[in-house]
Amino acid sequence: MESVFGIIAEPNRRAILSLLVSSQQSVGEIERQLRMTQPTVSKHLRVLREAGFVESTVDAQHRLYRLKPEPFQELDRWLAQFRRFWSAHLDALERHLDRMDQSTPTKRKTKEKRPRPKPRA
Amino acid sequence: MESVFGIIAEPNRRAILSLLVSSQQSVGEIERQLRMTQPTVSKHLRVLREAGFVESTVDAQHRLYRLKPEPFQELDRWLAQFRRFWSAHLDALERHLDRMDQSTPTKRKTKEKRPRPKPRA
DNA sequence: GCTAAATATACCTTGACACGTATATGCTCT
DNA sequence: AGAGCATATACGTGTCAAGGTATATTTAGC
Repeated sequence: MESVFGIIAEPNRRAILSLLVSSQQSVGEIERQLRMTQPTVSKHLRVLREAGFVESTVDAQHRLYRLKPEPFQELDRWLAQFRRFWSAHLDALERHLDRMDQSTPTKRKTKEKRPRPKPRA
Repeated sequence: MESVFGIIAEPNRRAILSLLVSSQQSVGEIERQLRMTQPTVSKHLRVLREAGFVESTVDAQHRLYRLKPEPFQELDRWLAQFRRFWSAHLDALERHLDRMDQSTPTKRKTKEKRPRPKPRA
């Protein structure tokens, strides 16, 4: 496995990661919400933990899992080299930034300054 | 396979995609630069093409492959839900935008307006 | 039309990995 | 200490995908 790309290739693992966005969860909670068997959840969590996607803390006999940022950064860095290729990339980025300022959507007048990639011949 | 995540899980495919960032390439050129056998290249290109990562045009008996944006957008959208988790995300985004205006680095005074995600407890 | 180059496909083998069932470990509470 | 819950691990099994070798297909140039 070893690569972050391989890790997120598995749909159940992506489901777990998405679930953990809202808040940290115990194994049992994940199991119930995602309708997976307990060993399946534990094994995926192990893979995710060893790859640095999640970390866990012990709460009595429960373990609470939560996201860690680094692998996502790595994915983002890889993706960065392709950003110039999606035509709407600036708009998407703007929309994304604006979504992140959930208040006062930034009026951005710099739009024209960013050259559109020319449609390749 | 079917999912974009599965597609990019394969290292040789990622190498091909990265190679195509610079410019479109023929199968033979890819083969030589990446030291893969020709059938391997062709098969990966087929997978990439069917997943929409690349498209090809015919140039005599050569086929020229180039990137297509959509799957990368999809990856980016998925990744977006995790952006709040990497601490330097705003700076990285800014740096990225600035890199993309390779001229006239946009002076962005909106920095304070974007709240840092609070470090989770 | 024939030959050679470029690319695609077929078939086979092999290895990785995801799942299920069973079991081990560890913690809590009485 | 013993019972019971939460989580982890072991083991066996099936599937799928990647690579290699061989071959088919297409095109150019003569």
